[in-house]
Amino acid sequence: MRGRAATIGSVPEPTIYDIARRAGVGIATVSRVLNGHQRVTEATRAAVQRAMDDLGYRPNRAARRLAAGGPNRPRIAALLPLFSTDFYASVARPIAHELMAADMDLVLYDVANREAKNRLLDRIVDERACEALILCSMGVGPERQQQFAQRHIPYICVDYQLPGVPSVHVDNVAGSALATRHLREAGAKRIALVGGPLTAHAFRDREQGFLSVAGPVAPVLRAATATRDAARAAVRELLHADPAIDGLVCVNDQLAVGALEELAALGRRVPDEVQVMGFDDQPLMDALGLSTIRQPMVMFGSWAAQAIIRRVNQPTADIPSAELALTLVSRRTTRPLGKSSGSRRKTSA
Amino acid sequence: MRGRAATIGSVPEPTIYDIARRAGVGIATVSRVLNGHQRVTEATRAAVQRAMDDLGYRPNRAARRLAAGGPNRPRIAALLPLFSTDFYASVARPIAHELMAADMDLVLYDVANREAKNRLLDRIVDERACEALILCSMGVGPERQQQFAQRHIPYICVDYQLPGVPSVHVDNVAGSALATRHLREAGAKRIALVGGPLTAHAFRDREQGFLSVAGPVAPVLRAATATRDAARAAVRELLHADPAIDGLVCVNDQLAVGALEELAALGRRVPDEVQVMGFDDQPLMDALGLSTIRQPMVMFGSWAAQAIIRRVNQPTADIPSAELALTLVSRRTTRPLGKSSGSRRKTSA
DNA sequence: CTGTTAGCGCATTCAA
DNA sequence: TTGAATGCGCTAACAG
Repeated sequence: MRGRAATIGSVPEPTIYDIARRAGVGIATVSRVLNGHQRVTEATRAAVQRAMDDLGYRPNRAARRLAAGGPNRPRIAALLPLFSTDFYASVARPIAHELMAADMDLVLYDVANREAKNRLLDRIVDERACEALILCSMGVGPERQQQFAQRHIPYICVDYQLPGVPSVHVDNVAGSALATRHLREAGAKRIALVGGPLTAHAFRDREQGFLSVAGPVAPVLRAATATRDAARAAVRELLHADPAIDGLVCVNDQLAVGALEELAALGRRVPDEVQVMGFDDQPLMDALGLSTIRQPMVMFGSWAAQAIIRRVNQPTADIPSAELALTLVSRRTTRPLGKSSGSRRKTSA
Repeated sequence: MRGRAATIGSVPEPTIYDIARRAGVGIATVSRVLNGHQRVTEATRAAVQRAMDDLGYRPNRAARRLAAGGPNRPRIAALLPLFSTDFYASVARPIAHELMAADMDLVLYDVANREAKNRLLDRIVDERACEALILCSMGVGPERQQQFAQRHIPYICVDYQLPGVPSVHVDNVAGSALATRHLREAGAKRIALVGGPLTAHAFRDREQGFLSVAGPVAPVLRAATATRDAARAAVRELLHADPAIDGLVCVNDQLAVGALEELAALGRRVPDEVQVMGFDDQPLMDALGLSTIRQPMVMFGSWAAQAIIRRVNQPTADIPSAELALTLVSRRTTRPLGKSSGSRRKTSA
């Protein structure tokens, strides 16, 4: 049952009819002052203005647009943990640019957790707030998918695989395995994982990739949150429990930075005593000299933009999912390999 | 009888009337399939669906919302060079959070330059796309202000002073002077400025602040863009022209990072041979050990959110502008002061 | 300068 | 299950 859902029990929002009545004028006049037309006497103008102030009038945007006959530009909503890591800013940028070029509106929603995601999606669906959806690093359950289908809302996933849903993603398992192998090849004997909350699918995969090469009993400690401080605590605990650890695989760059800080505080030299690998290659990691696994962030965004554009323009089109390549970037937190192999290689995944 | 959209010249967008006619059903039925109601025969449902596909039908969002009577949530547009520097992500975050808590919609627009800004503002004003505006690090001319006033669109400025417009800002001149003075006190004899494009008001002010303490003939070189590469080029040129330079004031952190890179490439040790100051204290600068001037990014965002909320809820309210304090953060790119003074001080501005 | 009127495109009764 | 009719709140002719 819908209706005036927003104003349950409370006073209905005033309309121009209310304003007109209160100011003793016609609705057209109200509309005129609302739009700043010049042909209005200052007196009546003031009267209308007062009426609006008194009643706390706020124009209804939907009605204005409908009446004015403005363009019905497609609106794309993108849900992502925008403020959690620079990674997301990097994928959001190409999305924003390409969508703007395609004359579509992009609305960025920062989603910090599953609960926030569901609240937001409920609202978006209920209010038909967008024509299409980009889900970044997150999935949706079957009931939600059904809801989207029923409402004819096309959607795609970025950095997340969902069966039957067009998506761009990487092989996190392989990437993490690559990182671990690199550490081993660089001479690390005892390698530990600085993991993250398993609510993040990527973290889970990377943990698995790590275990696949470091062995099932390799030390693993999951930071409580994907923050530098949590990483510091994890590393401290890890090294306290096993001082022989000489290699750290971190499930993302942010954690790696925290690890580096803690290592410095502990007086462990990097990479001589302990080597560190990150994951993402987010901005500034080169300046920090962090060895890491580079994610194709710009391509993520580009792909998402192109896919959603096609999806909106021809709803029946089939969009094949894509798996992008991960790149190993070796910098100063790992020892150079003895061999003559270059400093960058790609997964053959 | 309802008719065609008022689009002049181009083909009018099909409406449910067109769909209904083509599918040989009533508009109510079209509406039903559109909203996924269950009480529709699969046959008619398919017919409608086909008609929609054939005509490339796209529902009009404004009409849906108007008819459905959904909430008329205030929409706040924020214009900022979101993707130029991490600085902006840091101010956007509190804005997003507080506006969401206030049940307002935030639409983030990335604006790269003046032209993009004006295009966007034209559209926003023309389409009445928002109830209020947050302008970040940018101003607007008198004609634009008049336009806003006429349309009753409240707006505020962040990181920018505009006479008569509520704003939060800092004293960039004083901040830069502080940075320069710090370098001098730390022993730098010959200090140069790595400036940025003067299209950015903040850069201009910081340049002025630098000159006010370094003297009017101190070396100044403006990077072509506020990027690390441009900074590298500038620093190279600066040191080539005057190898005696032992202090670099950069107008923002990003440039400082570039400067640091170039210094490393040049084999100049920091801070022993050359000391460097940044500006912003954007994320990760602590990890890099950059000495810098910290901007109150979170407070910028908070202030903006609170101000715009008040402005929307009571349009006649007076919002006083605020000047926030800048903090000097001394880290590893400057030499510790001989005295016992702490590592952080505030401007007394 | 101002009021009256007629839609904008859609969701939703209410009959059929 | 479906169609005809009504109105959402506002803008824009068109009269006065």
